[in-house]
Amino acid sequence: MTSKPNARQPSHVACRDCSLSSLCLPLALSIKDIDQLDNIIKRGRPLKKGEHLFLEGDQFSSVFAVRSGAIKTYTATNEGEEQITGFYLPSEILGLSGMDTDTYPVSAQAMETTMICEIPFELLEMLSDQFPELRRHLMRLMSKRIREDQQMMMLLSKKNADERIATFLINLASRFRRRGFSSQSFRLSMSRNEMGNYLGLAVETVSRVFTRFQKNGLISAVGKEVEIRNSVELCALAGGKTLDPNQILVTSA
Amino acid sequence: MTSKPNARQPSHVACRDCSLSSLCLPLALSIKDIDQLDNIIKRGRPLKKGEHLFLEGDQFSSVFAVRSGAIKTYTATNEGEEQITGFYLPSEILGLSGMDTDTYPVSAQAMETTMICEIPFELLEMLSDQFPELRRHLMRLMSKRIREDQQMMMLLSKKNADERIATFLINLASRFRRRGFSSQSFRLSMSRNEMGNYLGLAVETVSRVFTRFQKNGLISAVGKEVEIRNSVELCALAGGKTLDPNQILVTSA
DNA sequence: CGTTGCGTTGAGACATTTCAAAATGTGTGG
DNA sequence: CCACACATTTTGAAATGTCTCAACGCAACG
Repeated sequence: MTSKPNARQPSHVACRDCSLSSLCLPLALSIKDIDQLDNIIKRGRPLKKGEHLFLEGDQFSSVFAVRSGAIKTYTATNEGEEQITGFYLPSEILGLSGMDTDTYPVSAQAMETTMICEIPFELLEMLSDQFPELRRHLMRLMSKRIREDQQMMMLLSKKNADERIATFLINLASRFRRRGFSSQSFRLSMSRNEMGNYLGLAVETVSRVFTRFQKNGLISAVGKEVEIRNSVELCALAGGKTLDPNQILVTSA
Repeated sequence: MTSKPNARQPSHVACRDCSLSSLCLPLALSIKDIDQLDNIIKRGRPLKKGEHLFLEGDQFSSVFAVRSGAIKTYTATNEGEEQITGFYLPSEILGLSGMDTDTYPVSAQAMETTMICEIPFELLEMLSDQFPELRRHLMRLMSKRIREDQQMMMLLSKKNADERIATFLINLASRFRRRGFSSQSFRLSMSRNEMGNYLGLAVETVSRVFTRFQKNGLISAVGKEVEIRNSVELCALAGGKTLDPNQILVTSA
């Protein structure tokens, strides 16, 4: 093991030395070009749990990459409640949905202590003009996001509570896996409330499904710690289409 | 009146002469550059109702602009039912969500006789390299789409049947309005079934809401013909956040 | 004139929400 | 380290909105 994904990283790590570079924006650039990206990236102090990265309505200026920790984005419903629109894990990019407006359409808040790389959009656009590959990567990111949102719409309009939560857990597992963490056992950074909010379910329903899943041996959960005990069943519940090939948890020898 | 938006257009209209150019891709280009876009655009024969523009899994090659008529996109759920992911009216662009994959993630089908402009993606990318404005416009399109999808997710997770249908009707009205059609009175190109499918409701529920809305004087509907009789109430039901400024139907003197 | 597709209407079933309360967890100041 | 306040999670019972199933009406069509 040359790198521990969960090790705390100093805030001044360069892109070229960042363990996430293969998952993050730099993947679009060749080694020597990465340094140019590196130069425009701002690395702020860590955000504490509950701190905001930006607020809905703030002047749009940057996109962000999560380095460690976790971020949620949310917007206010007509009745003033919060509606969570996404959870972001290390290496994931947020802020792109504000691109065509002058303000962010959502607020972004740290769910735990979180480190962030900030990329001023104007500079990113300039760099995009220079590197077609970076540009295409950005396009791909957005296109991927559109497809993911459509999966989410499918979940919200066709799936029942069990299927929603199974899908959510499998999705999280695969994202952890991709970053070198265990996909069998992990810690949720969001509360039951936030999970329910995101999935269009009442807190109580989330809780009930969790207990039911435990009774049926699908998972075991203590607080925010979750272990997937029967990934085959859980995937089946989630429905094949939500898994992409590298999400498949090893089931055969 | 110099142009009738609903007049049938010959299939060889150039972008520069198209009445939709101010809503469509060309808006990103200066007059003389439009001709370049024009050169790469393919204009096929009209699609008849039910014909497919592309199928889920087809090789991704082009994005499309609707010239007249209407298109729906859909994907298959795990159980093999169809899940409609969007409706496209004249001047709207579809196919962008396939950009980062080699195949289209959805199928696209004509809901009525429809004319299409096809833009080969490879050529569009080349043109993008040449015109930063076009590139930014494409980005904006995708970013807009992401925000719209998020509105949709909000609808699906927080709104009841009445609110969903009100939102849907107001949204359609505003889109018709933008293209110079009446926003008070229009013809739905989709069936009750398709509407319910899209909104995550059973057909019967759609039907019931329609009759209730008529009893309450919000709308009047005969088959697919809809007239909005109380746009204030309907907007209120839909919830302010789904309207952008130019969607506001005139209510004051 | 029967057939077919689509829309409407009614009655009962069902999943999830809502409301209420208890149980558990977490943080804070003494 | 304890005690207390407060937030989160869990559990139960009743309420509710939407779905499902079934029947019927209506228009288009061969």
